[in-house]
Amino acid sequence: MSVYAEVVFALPLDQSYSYRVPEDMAAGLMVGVRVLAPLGRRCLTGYVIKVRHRRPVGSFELKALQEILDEKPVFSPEFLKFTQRLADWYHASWGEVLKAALPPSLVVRSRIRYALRKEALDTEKNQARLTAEERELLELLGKKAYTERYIRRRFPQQDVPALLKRLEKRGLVTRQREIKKASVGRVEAVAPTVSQLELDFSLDRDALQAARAMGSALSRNEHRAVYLHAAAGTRQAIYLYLLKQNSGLRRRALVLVPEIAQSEGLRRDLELKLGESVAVLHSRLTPSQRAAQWRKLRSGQAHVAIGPRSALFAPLDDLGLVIVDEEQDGSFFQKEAPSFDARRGALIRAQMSGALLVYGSGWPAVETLHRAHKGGDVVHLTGRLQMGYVEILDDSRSRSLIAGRIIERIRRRLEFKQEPVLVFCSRRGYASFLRCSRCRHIARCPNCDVTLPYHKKDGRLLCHYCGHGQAFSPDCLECGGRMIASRGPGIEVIAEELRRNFPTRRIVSFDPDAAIQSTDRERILDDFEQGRIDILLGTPFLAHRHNLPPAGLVAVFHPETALGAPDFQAGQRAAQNLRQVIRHLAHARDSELLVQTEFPWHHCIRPVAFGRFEDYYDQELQYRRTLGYPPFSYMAEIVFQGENLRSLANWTRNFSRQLDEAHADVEVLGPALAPMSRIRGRNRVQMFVKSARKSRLDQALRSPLSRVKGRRSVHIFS
DNA sequence: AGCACGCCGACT
DNA sequence: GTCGGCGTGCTC
Repeated sequence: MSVYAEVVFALPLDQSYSYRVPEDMAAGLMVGVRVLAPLGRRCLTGYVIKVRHRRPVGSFELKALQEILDEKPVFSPEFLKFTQRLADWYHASWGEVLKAALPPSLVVRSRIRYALRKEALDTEKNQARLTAEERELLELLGKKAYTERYIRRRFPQQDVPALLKRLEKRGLVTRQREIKKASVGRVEAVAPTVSQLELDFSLDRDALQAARAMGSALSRNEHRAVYLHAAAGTRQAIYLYLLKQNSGLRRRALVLVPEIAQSEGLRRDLELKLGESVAVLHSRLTPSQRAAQWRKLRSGQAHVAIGPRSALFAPLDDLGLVIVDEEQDGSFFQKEAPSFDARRGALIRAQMSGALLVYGSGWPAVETLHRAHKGGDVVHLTGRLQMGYVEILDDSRSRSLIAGRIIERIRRRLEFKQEPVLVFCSRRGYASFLRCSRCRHIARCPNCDVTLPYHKKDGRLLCHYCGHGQAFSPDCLECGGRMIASRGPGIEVIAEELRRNFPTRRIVSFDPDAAIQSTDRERILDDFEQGRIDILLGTPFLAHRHNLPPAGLVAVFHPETALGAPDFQAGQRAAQNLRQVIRHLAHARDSELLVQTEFPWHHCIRPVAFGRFEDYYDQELQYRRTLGYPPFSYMAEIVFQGENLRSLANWTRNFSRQLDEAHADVEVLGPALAPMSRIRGRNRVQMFVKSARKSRLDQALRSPLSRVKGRRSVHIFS
């Protein structure tokens, strides 16, 4: 009997393709295996999503599969279904999602080498017609076949692709395809082992009660979502309780944590207490270690996976528990294709396998908490935190760059308490831009639509988007007037000011721009802990370090920087950045938090500084409701990118028209130039489509997205 | 995404 | 007159 395979590819196509399966391969064909299949003129890795025994209908000619790459499926049927749902939800390509779900070492890489056809060269009468560079290239290829990349490096002056194409057309050069196959390795089934360790819990009464309530949902085997609003220690204890119970029920668990290692503690604790049964995934793993962890999960040897966003794709079936810790963290959202939000992904996965989903945070994202209030359960275990002294200083009232009050308090701290202090400033560099004092000309990046921040330390203007750098010139390039740093003081100015005020103190700047080694960074943190540094200064980059020792005094400059971004999450981001910084304040009665800002009354600053979550939450939610942003709507952001502004305009116009023709009841904004209308020399035009209902949004987008071409990206916010 | 096909400008 | 630019369309 003949067999047919339905295959998807990691291309921006929302379509599958059918293939004939040669008889000798038919026995090895299974749903979930990777295959090599011809598509157009190419031969690509595809993923088998269906096996058929009848010829699919359609007026196309079937090609034959070239090769089956796996002996056993790399994706289970359950997992395939999940990835399909996720791809649908985000209007992403299923194949791209599947590719993202595999450890990189399992992604088949094929490579093309160019070889000389000697016989053609010998018989070719046009040998005389060869140009010097053609002759040179052929000479190189005479030795051995090389990849285009290599040739390009050898001949940096030439247009190598064109040269190769020409020679290929004349039959002097051929392509050779070389496939680097990576094997999945052995996938043997092992029964999950239940941890023998007795876990110790430091849960108080309320926490224990909450944990028990959640635990009872576990044993009922049906999906439920809970928001756990609690401090890190409480959350961790509850997670361990639930993980243990889940293991006892012989079901598997997934724990998602932020990209940046704030949850190092949780990770280590899990490894320690659950031992071999945990697969730990993080960015420091080598490709082979990553593959080993993946195999451990796929084989059933490990039944708990912990890791960042990408761990959403841990190959686990029969999930009983899914945890998303530090749920508010922005790193759960993936911007690059396939764009998705791992928090939503976790919900979809938990729903599909009837698992308990726990979102946990000490400072929840408003959209997630609001949805939990509406549909799920919320557990607030936010006890009274020891808050010390908090003062917010109005930037506009201060004549100097650093308010006198801050200098005074730092001095007192250093002198009387002899304690080191922490200072944060969210702007990098010296000034966010330079302006000519005479003609008002502002220095801008030639590739991107942004002003160029001035980095005084290295005397350069640096673009934070494309890396463009240019030497600082004190004279205006337009009129010769004097360029001045008029606004937006960055960390370098703050450092300068502090050094002026405290000339004898040891002041160290922890700066991502300073190209210091990671060992030096560790040394700085160590010095700070040992009291060898008086004032440690840093950007959010420093605030993200989990091993930064707390300080009795924390000063924060300009936490409003993120507020300037023209997007609906700007406020929340500013609040979270400030929150991140405050975490490093020691919990003590005599601790001091000093915030200098241009917006002392903003709801994303004042209540945050005072730790009043409810006040912040109510106002932020109110703003979202009034303007119809998530969580009160589902919003798609479509960005078209291209060098040519004319064809860009064409695509967006077509897209707009298609949206109209879809006759869906949605709100459409744009097309308009994106806030940063040019990045790395590429123009950007964007549109927003909003609807209170996801199904409406999907209906409106489906056909326009599939029919309008052009380089575009889609992000869905909810 | 690639890759081919198809229609308008500067060259053998 | 051709070579080649990239705008448009397709891949089982």
